Amino acid sequence: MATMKRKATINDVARVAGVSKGLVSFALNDRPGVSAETRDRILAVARELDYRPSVSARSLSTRTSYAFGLVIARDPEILGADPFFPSFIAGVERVLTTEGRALVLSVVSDEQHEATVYRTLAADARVDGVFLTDLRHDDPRLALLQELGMPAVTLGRPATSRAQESADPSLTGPSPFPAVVLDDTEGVAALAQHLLDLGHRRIAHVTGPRRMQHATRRGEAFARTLDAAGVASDLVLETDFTAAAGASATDRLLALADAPTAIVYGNDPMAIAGIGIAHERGLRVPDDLSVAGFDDSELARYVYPSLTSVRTDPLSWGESAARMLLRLLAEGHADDIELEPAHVVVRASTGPVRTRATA
Amino acid sequence: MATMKRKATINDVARVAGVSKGLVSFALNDRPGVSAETRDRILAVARELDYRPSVSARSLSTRTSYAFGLVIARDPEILGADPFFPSFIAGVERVLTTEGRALVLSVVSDEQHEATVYRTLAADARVDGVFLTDLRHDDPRLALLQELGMPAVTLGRPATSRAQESADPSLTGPSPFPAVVLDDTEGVAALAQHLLDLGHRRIAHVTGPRRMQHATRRGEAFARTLDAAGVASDLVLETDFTAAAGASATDRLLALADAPTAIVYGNDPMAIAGIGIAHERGLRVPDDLSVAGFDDSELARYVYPSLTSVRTDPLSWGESAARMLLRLLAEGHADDIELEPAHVVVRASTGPVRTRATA
DNA sequence: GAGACGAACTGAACCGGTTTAGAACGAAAC
DNA sequence: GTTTCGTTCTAAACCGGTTCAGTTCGTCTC
Repeated sequence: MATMKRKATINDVARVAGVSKGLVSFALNDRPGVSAETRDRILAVARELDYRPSVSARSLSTRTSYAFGLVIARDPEILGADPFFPSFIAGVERVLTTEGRALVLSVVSDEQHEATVYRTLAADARVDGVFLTDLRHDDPRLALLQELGMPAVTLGRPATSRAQESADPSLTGPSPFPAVVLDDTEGVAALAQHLLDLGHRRIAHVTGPRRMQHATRRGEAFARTLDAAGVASDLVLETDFTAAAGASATDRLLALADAPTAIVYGNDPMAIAGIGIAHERGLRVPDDLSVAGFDDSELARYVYPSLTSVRTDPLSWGESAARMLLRLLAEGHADDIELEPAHVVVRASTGPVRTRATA
Repeated sequence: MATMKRKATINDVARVAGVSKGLVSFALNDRPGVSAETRDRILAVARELDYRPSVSARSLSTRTSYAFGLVIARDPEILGADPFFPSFIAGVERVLTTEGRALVLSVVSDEQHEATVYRTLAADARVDGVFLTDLRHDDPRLALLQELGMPAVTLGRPATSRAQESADPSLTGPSPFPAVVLDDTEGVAALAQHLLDLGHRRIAHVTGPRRMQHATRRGEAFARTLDAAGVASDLVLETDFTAAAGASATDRLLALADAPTAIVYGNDPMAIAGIGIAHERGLRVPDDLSVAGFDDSELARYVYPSLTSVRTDPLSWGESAARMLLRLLAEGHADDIELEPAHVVVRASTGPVRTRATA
């Protein structure tokens, strides 16, 4: 078209509708004090002019950015191997786009830098709230976000730590933020039981970083199940979630005098790397070694042998978290949500224990 | 502290420094018309008050959002398996955080929805520019972004298509946007040559979607190398980049009467799935079948057998793209950048061809 | 010494919304 | 018929920056 039409502003709508711009604002925001007739006229004009309120103008006067933030503190390498975040983000996005909000993403490699990012996000009022993932023990972000007055939703309910219990009573008690909870202990326990049922009595656990709550929570669920069966639960190796670490942990485990007959990993990439190491050492999976992962990434189904894993649903986790954050901002509070718990997906990488020929 | 100190505004700075707020603005933005002495005083006061300009206020008056956008149109499943984006984003972030800009991310599952997202981003002035990844043939986004007047940087130089050449001359010619180019044809050609050198004469190519420029570009480089050696280059299967598609393509290839002795895949997850299928069919890699991937994800080194792949550098791709977009906005134009080309990383999944025992 | 000029600075408009104080007006109350 | 009240609406302030027209003042020119 020849005439470059500028974006219509609230003034244009007011002029055409023959009212003051204040009234247009009222009408558009569904606030009382506007007659039904006038409201309809204003809405009609707005539609006619294809009016869309300016986000920046609105942000300035309401001190609201209409955006949510997600700060991920992980090494890009690990991030790339882990299918969780892309799916989680897709779920978040699915909700936000329909609500006219945007997602501001920050990837920082070290946790030191993390606080700066949150502070900047808050100081610049870039976001109205954030998603807190990868909860850590005594997570400094909880206090930081409270200090900044930044609304947040946590993925999983932060465990009250020893440190918090003994410290300032005002800090004790439930989390200051609502949580979207996806119980993964059930799935982990079921996985442990599955291995026990297969006859395994020497089972190792290659976990993620101990400072992450989900790592220890799963570790405990795992150990509990083994203990209940009278099986030792001491074979635990901590890693940083990289395939490299998974491989190295596997190497160490298989070099032991009483090497495990089954290894459970904190994520799928490590498990896949573990299978690789087993093969390299001439072991067959699952005949000589059972292997299981966590997250049930797409690849799990297609590696050889196909990988037993624990399935979570990051997509609906993202959806729920986004909806919860919206509710928190709209109503000032939100109740915790429990999602469908994780469950085991048994595939070919786990099988009955066999006494080694060489044993 | 007891006194809740509100954020300092430009008015506070002006008042304390004893000047008008206009002058403060000039001083802070390094514009002429401020004496050195006054400038120093203003800057000192600003630092003293811990003044940070309000992004929303600035956005409103400058019509600039100080944010860049990345719209990814991929199924979350594929996204999760593909290590490219997390690394790319980390690279982008590395540059943006030091520049006080944010990254607005959008994940859409279908390409239909894509245009809406770009239009919304533009209409709401959420971002000042965008990164264009996964360039397609006759990519509708190029025209769309031009129409929207949205600055952009492309990953890879868009190939001038047949359609464009024959159409409106104004559309022909070089891309309207600067590009960060990472030549992957060289690496693909080297990979093909590597397989030829190993004696393979029946080599298949499992590519990504044909509508993606990088898929066809690599396909051509691959075919050219085979053709030059007098080897047939007709074994090409198109997939959607999922491990599932990689597995199914492998199944079909290995069922052929004259099955390939080597298969090259468009990404690592497909290649890993391919190895799985080969194993399932009782073939050994690389003895019976050589396999190679693309992207050289972390996992490639740790699967069994370790995967020959082509290494790109998404992290520095992200850094360069971010810097280029900044320059484009600051100076109105930016020259294309050529990054270090991709190169083959030979591992254990490719080996000399062996005539099959059953052949 | 008058005029021109440039540097330093001020005041106000402006970006496009929201919000509040208060005006106008009709209806109900007494 | 006046007072009171509630509804509908307007005008203007406000959010916190940028920008532009114009004022002030010192210096240079002839």
